[in-house]
Amino acid sequence: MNNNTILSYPSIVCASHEPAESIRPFDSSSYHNYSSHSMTYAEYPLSTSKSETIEYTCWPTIPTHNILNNSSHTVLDQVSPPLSSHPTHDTLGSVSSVHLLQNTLPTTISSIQHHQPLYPQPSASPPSTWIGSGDYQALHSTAITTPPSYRHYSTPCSYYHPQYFYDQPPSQWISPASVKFEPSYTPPPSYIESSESLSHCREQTSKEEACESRQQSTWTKKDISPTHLNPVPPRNLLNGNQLTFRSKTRTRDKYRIVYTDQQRYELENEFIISKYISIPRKSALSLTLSLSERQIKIWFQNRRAKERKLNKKRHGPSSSNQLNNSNDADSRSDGGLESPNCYPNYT
DNA sequence: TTGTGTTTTACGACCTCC
DNA sequence: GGAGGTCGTAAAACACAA
Repeated sequence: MNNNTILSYPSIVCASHEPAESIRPFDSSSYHNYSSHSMTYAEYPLSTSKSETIEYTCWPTIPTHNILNNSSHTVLDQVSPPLSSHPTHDTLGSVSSVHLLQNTLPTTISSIQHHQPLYPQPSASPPSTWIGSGDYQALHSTAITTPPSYRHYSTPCSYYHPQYFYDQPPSQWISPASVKFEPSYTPPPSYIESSESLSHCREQTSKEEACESRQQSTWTKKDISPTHLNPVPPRNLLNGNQLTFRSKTRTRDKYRIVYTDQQRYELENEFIISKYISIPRKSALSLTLSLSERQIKIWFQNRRAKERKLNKKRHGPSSSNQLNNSNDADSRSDGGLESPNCYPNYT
């Protein structure tokens, strides 16, 4: 791997609902895997796993950017906001101005402060198909090397701190430098897919989703390598080629796919906003992330399970109901452990 | 390089709700 | 009956130690 040219989407780590002060500064100058940082997950006294380490280090406690709030690609729910007094994606949508900046400068990442451009783009030809035609972009410019072994959940990333999503980059950011792209670099494809693709998604029924999911299951890791940065899996590659693997609904070729950092980032953002995704939000995310609604539903289910598991580890098995203690805006939804029935508009 | 442990997708079973 | 919930689990993907 060409280590002076690789750009990557922000690392996706587990969402934390810790108080803001729990976000710890990260002092390593390395962008390599967590073992090469000055402080590894094992060194965090409260951490019991890699993912927990990330929770303490870098995940924002309030919703920051969310693709569905992008002004140039507004996806509006047609339902009233939940009655919860806490902000949710719906309630935040109308007021949130948090989004990434438009930038015509070369996009780079600070290897010191772990700022990664959300959607890095070559300075020469920003892809016009990006959502908002460039509304997403790096917040600042620095030199970058992305380690070949870096893993999404293990990269401490202050980039996720809310301040890095606001309109003014922190003054402490280091001076810009040019970024180099591999010749093979491919800009992220548009979130707004072709009409054909979108109509396909819209027409999906729940049963059809399974079919789509199976088709996506043939998407191999090669397709989403960091070099390619392609968050949109190819579709319809194996029509009718579903084979019995272990269960009837898994392909022989691929047991599961790996979501791109971009997809995971958006899903995590949505999860921070609400542990239970509404149907309109699910539909919107399905379109924007090129995932089936079933995949998004299952992702949220798995994410809630992960949250419960982490909270169990952290607080003990008997404290699974103490998750409302966190004081962030989302604590009402309680790590996914509050019944979705509390949301009148859930369905 | 290999073995091991962890995390991530995806599913089935079973449940509740409408 | 269909939706989505949790729970448990399989297997791929991944990190890391030896």
